[in-house]
Formats: sequence, structure tokens, C-alpha cells
Amino acid sequence: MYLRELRMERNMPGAHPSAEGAVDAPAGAGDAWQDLLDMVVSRPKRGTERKQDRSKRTEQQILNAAMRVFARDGISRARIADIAAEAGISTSTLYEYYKSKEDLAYDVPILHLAAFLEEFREAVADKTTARDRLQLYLTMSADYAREHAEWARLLYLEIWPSVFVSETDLRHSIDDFSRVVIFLVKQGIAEGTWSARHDPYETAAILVGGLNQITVTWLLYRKPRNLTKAGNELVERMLKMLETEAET
Amino acid sequence: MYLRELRMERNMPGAHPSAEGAVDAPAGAGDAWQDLLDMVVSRPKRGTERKQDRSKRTEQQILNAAMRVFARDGISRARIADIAAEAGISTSTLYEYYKSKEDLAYDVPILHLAAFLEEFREAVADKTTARDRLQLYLTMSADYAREHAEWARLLYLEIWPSVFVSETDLRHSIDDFSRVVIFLVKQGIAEGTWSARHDPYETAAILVGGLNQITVTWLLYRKPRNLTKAGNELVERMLKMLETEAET
DNA sequence: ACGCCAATTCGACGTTTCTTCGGATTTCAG
DNA sequence: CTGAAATCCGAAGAAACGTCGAATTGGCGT
Repeated sequence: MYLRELRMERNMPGAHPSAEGAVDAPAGAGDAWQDLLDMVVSRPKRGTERKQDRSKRTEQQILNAAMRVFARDGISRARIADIAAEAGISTSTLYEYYKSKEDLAYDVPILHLAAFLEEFREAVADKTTARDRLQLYLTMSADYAREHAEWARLLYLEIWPSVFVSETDLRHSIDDFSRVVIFLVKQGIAEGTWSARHDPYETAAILVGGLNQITVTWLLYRKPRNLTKAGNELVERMLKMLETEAET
Repeated sequence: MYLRELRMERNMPGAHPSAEGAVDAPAGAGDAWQDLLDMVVSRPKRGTERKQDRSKRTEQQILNAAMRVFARDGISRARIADIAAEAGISTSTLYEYYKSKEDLAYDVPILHLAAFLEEFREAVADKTTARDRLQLYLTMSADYAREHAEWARLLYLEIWPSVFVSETDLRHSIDDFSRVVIFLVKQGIAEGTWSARHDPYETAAILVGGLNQITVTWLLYRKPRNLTKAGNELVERMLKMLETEAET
């Protein structure tokens, strides 16, 4: 898994307009894009497969309960016993499913992350330009956070930046989120939409950072009132700024 | 303290170019700016004053030890006993200074935050335009994170977004960080540097968010290699983009 | 220099929460 | 129906947090 990521990295950084093949031809671009989508959608899969139906149900109940409790109390203050009780099982049963509280906490966001990416993959099907895809991606992610606020609280306010997510599946999934943006920025540069004079990583940082910032602010203070609208406006504005930049 | 903040809020949000007085006249602007600086510099003061010298030394040792251990192990995995040992005191003595681990964790970043603001206040003295001040503020903050990486790990990767910093002194201090940016953006609008057609909060979100993003990436992966340089470039670019926006 | 009081320190103990373990119960294929 | 695997749970263990009262130390008035 880590190898795949590294290989990915090596393929991408060039991004000079001169770079041949990768994302130039419409067909080639489509393939690389589909490959990336496949990768980020397939990554968030859990390892352990449960054998019995009863068990699958229990697992769902644990995940639901955990999300509620973690979102309400925070990871550090949340008690395993509370989660187990809320899931309707005994504390020790929970340990049959997750070997520690940390493990559980890092597993909870993954399913929703996969659901978001799946939603995006469907919605993006009829978009062809990098600009359209990027706009959809960013606005959808703000909207998804609004719709699933409990999940977003957990992910954005507790897990996203945390050091200790390093070297876990979740960290890879989170990095994938930025990876998509970086890919699309490079694609947009190849398409001539944005200036090639700027580092795509820097551009991606502005986009992802700005969006995160208003999302976190919304989660903490419910300001701006309407996150979806604010997200749309922000994305529209940032993309417009990037285009204007090219003309300078 | 909370009252003062609210009053501040009420003064600021208007920000239409028509708003009179607040940040229009050079003199008035200077005063509002100095007031803001005074406020954000004075906020990070700890309540409890220790009586004996020995005690002040112990407190320092605790804070130093805590920063090391928290940065190394993360807040949740760090053990009070380890911190106490590293500080050369017994566990129970530590509880004379901080009533809980959480309390300690939230107190650690405050001193450095105050130091940064103090540094900034001195450095900004000879800057007169909102643009120059903003540029200095943002680049200095990236540089400060690089210089004090342990502190930055704690603040950016563990505390900044966390829900549970709500309602604490630290939260106010962190909010102050953005407040300065918002203030300067509004001032820049009043000075005609940036377009008045955009929400200053949105503009601030882009600036703060983008900078945070590369800082966090650097803390996690040491990429970009040179944070100071990358921060300077990013800030330069973002400010240029904002100016270009006005001409559209 | 001395003695007193408050500030500070610490070891021992109580409490909470996480985690493990062995056996009881349930499911399901054959 | 039956046996093996999967699942569940109560009780006990381990680890970390947090408290308390006694012992020590520093600062101040005389």
C-alpha cells in the first residue's frame, strides 16, 4: 500500500506542461483519472471480514454508537463502556471487534469517507474538464460535512490533523483526499486552465486549506450559517482567482 | 474578558466601505490596530500566580517537560507520570500545578503563543499598510512554527481544531489569531487594497487555511522542505491574487 | 540568627477506565 | 441432530488518573 502511494508520487510531481502522455490526451487523462478514482474508492476497506450476519449487525451497531459517543464526548473523554452500552453489547464483546479504543476511533470515519467518494464518483461521471471536476469535488465535500455533521466533527475536529493517524489506513485515506485535488490541479494545468508557473501542491494547499478552514469554523460555531452556500461561493471564488492568475 | 471580545465583534463585522470611523483615518486605524494588538498580546496570561521562586522554576520545568512529552507521544498517549519524571518531580506535585492532564495540555501552548505575538508586535511597528502587516503576520507565523516545531506539533496537530478547547482561554487565543487576519483584511478593504465585494471572513479563511495547510503538511511529512520559503511564496502569491481580484 | 507560618513536595492510597481471559451461548454446515 | 467455529459476557487484572495528609522547605518579621 505504501509502495503504491510512493509510485503514485513519483508519477505525478513533474506536471510541467511539457510532460508527455500522462494527462494530455482526453483518453489518457480519462484513464489516469479513473485509475485514481478506483484507488481512492477502494482504499477504505476494512480488513477483517465477519462470518455471521449477527456479527455484521453488531459491527454496525458498534460503529454507529461509537460515532455518536465520540462526536458527543470527544475521543479522549469517550468511554468504551458507554459505546458498548449504546450499542447494546457488553464491554468485552466490543474487544472482539476492535483491539483498542484508538483502533475503533480510527475506523469509524472510514466508512463515511468511502461513501463520500462513491457519491462523488457517480456525480463526477458527466464532468469532463478538470475545473468542473475540482469544483464538484470541493463543493460536495463541504456539503457532505454539513449533511453528516457528527462524522465531520469526528474527522475534522479530532482526527484529521492528528499525528497519530500517521501510518494507518485512515491516514492514507485522508491523504487521498488531497491527492485528488492535486491530481486535478495538474490536469487543469495540462489543459491550460491554470498557470503552469505555480506549484500544484501549493495551489492544492490553498484550495483544501481554505475549504477546511470554513468547515472547521462551521463545525465549531455554526458560522457561516449555511455551509453549503458558503462552500459554493468560496470554491467559485478561489477557482476564479486561479484563472485570473493565469492572465497576469 | 469575554465581554471585551463580544464588543470587539460588534465593532467589526460591518466592514462595508461606508462604515465610518473605525479603520478609515490613518490615526483612527492606528489606534484600533494598537488596541487589537494590546488585546491579543495581553490575553495569554495565566491566572494563578506562584509565590515562591522554587515554584516558578518547577512550573517552567513542568511546561518544558510537558511540551516535549506531548509532542513526542501525543496528548492522549502521554502519561502524567512521564511528564512529572521528566520534570524531576513527583506525580502528585504536578497536580498542585494543574488539576488535570487536559488542563496542562491546554496551558502549554499559551506561552509560546504570547511570545509569537510579542515578536510580531515589535516587528510590525514600522509597517503601516494593512497589506504589509498581513504579509508579515502570515510569514512570521509560518516561520515561528518551523523554529518551534515541537510546540507547533502540539498546537497545530493536536489542539487547534479540537472541539474541547472550546470555552477555554486557549480557544480565545487561537481565535485571536484569526481575528488579527480578519481585522487586517477589513483594514485593507478600507484602504482600497482589496475588493470590497468579498466577505472579509471568507478572505481570511483562504489566507489562514492555506497557510495552516502547508504548515500541517510540513509538520507531518517535512514537505515542503523549507517551510519558511514555502510560506513566503504562498503568502506572496495569495496576496497578489487578492489584489488582482480587485481589478476584475 | 531564629522561629513561625504558609507554600511546596511527596509517598501511599482510592478511583476510574482500559483490556484480557476463560467459559457459556449461539449459529450454521454437514 | 451434532459438533465446531463464531460470538458473547462476567469477572478479574493492569494501567493510568487523581486525592489526601503528613513531611519538608522557603520567606519574613523580629
